[in-house]
Amino acid sequence: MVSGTKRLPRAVRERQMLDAAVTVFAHNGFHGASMDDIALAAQISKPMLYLYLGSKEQLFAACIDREAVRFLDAVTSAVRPELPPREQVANGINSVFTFAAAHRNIWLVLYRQARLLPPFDQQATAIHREAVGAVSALLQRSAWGKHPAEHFDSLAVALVGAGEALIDRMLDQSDPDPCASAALLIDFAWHGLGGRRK
Amino acid sequence: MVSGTKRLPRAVRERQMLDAAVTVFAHNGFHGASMDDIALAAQISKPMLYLYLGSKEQLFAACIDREAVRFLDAVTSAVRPELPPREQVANGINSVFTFAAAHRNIWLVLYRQARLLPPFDQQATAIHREAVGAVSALLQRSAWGKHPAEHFDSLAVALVGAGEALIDRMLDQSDPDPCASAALLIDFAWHGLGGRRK
Amino acid sequence: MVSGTKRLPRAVRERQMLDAAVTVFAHNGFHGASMDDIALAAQISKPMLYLYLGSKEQLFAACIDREAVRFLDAVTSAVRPELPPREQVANGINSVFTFAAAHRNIWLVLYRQARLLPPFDQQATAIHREAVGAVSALLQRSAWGKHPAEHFDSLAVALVGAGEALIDRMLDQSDPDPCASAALLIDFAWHGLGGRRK
Amino acid sequence: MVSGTKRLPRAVRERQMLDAAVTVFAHNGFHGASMDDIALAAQISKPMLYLYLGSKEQLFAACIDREAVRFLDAVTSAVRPELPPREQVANGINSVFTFAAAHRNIWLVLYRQARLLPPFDQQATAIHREAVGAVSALLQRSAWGKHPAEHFDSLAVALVGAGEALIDRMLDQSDPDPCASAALLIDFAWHGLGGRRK
DNA sequence: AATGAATGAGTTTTCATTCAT
DNA sequence: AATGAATGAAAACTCATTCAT
Repeated sequence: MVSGTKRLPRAVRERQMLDAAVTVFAHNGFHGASMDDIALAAQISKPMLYLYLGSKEQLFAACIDREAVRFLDAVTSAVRPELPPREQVANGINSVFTFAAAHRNIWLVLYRQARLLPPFDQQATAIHREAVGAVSALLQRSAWGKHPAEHFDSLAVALVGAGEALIDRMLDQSDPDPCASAALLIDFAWHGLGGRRK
Repeated sequence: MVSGTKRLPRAVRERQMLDAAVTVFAHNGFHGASMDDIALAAQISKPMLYLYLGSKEQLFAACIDREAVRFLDAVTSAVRPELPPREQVANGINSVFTFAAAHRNIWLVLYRQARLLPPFDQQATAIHREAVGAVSALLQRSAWGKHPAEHFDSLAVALVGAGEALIDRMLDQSDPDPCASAALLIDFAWHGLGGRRK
Repeated sequence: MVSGTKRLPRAVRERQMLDAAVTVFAHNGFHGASMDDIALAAQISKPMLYLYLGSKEQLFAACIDREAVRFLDAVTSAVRPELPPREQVANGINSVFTFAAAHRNIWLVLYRQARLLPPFDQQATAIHREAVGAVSALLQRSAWGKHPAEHFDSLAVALVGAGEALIDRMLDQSDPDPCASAALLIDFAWHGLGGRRK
Repeated sequence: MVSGTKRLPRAVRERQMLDAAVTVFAHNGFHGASMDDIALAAQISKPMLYLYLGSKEQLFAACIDREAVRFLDAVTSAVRPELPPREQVANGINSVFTFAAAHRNIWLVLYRQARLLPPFDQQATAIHREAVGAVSALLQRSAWGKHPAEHFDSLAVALVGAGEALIDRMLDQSDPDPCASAALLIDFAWHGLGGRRK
């Protein structure tokens, strides 16, 4: 490689690496992905990976951090606090489904990889908890009946779990339809298994 | 091996090995668990593991097989088909929560490990699908409104996902209360986020 | 195995084991053959193999010893010392080809396995040398021209080598014809590449 | 590694590795040689062996490939096609004996190891067949009598076998004399056991 | 006489990681 | 800024061999 070596500013190289890492981690899982794979996908040499990101674990953590921000941004910007709580919930659900469909790899890394790997589950679970907490607060403010705050936490957990399951199924389909899936969850949330009375 | 040399019949040793493997896999994950770890936990030597179980992948598969049967038995025997559908759903939910609380490691292996590992996900997902299918059929027969069959599949996915999330949270607590968690899911299922009107 | 355990006299069992060992060694080679394979083929348990034959190396040595005797017997009995040297050579060649065709496994073990394995090559080479020596003596007595004894050793080596190569080729054929192969070697021996003048 | 840490270009290191591998394989055989042994002999670490050569089997195959080329080059360049067939045969025989004496390890790997190991025998036998075929063609063109082509194949097999046996014996001697051994084979080839009339 | 149960010691192989340039 | 060269450490797996019955 006599002259083809491109000297790029650090920020650009780092983005390259993280992009490649997310793709490879999403496809092969944390253990299935080797640093060689990632360096290859990022079109740089392994020492660069280490120089910039430190270690495989730190690299994975960096992926989580970067993508968690993207994810939370997407959701946060969709949920307009001036709207009534019910609409906020609906908007949030919609945005999550839309994000997962648009950024499959990120979703897989955040929710399928990170949540299970002992060094990272806390990091990932923290994000998850944040989401659940926000949902819980919304539910509480929407004031369907009187319950202790704890109750709304549980509901939020259940709602988020249902959402994750529906997203998983959606991502297995060849032509995901986030709106339809989200609508179903919203309906389920409002009315339970009985669904909307017509 | 100082003095505790015991010659046990194959069936007994095999059970020991599977017990140890489930425990170690539940704690460290498939990749994080080494055959040395498992052999140590089972109090036998590595060659015995290979002689009896074949390979690390076969060992993991054997764990899934054995525990899936236990799990499905527990649920199946709780759901009495002569009861009305709603009670069947309630009983099923209760039994799943009770099983997960009583057999934490099995739950972790079946639902947290196996579902994600490409060689095993099919095996684990098959069980999962079976469960979802059964729930879907029950929901359909309980005749809450008129919908296409497909709709009940989606509801079943959501319900099972909500259950899994609640179980995960339950298992993180120091003193899990399966009945309370199950009751919450049942209530959620019947009425949605609004819960039971009091 | 409650009653099917057959108690056989030592000599019989030992023959079983050696038969099985020769077969397995011929098929898989020394390193490719495991004691499990051999015990299985001999229909006895591994400890019996060790009790009777000592170790894998001793077992292989025992195979060589037994089959070398068979082989040398076959050749020796074919070479009648009262015949003229040329006929003795012809008879010897014929008997070797016939033996190799009739006892493929033995030939493979003696000439393809043993000759190469450092612990055994001496044992096998000793037999080989014995054969070469006998041939050399015959050639010398047949008095084609005057040469030092050493010269006849070389000729014997060459003749035996040619024979081995022809036997190898013969054994690769589906329908070996020892007589034809032997005739060719005899002709080659008498006349060189020119063959018999017609 | 105390201080002799040298960074060598890949081609050089690869040559080192193959050199070491040929030596170790020649001494211990394929199964008797461990990758540790070879790495030690090559003065590099095991991962380098795997990085550059892939696996033990690929390493062995690489040895065969490299040395087969050397061997065939040596013989091919010695056999001048413009000479009369008899001289070509003589030159070829001479060059083979000379090569074997000069490169004992290569000969041992090509002719004593590779020819017997089921994964490699085809590769080695292909070379062997090529040699036999060339000899056969030469013999046929040298017009010693009229015979079917098949007959010359057999003669070539016998001649090559005789050569191999003489080389084996030569290599066992402390002071190999390739010319003398080759001369003997040539004489044997021309005249058979009777040798040259004086 | 005979065997199921058991293992120590080794093998090949793979990775995350670093050095020297 | 960038990389080819290099490795320590550990993993999965196998096998000849022996013990306890």
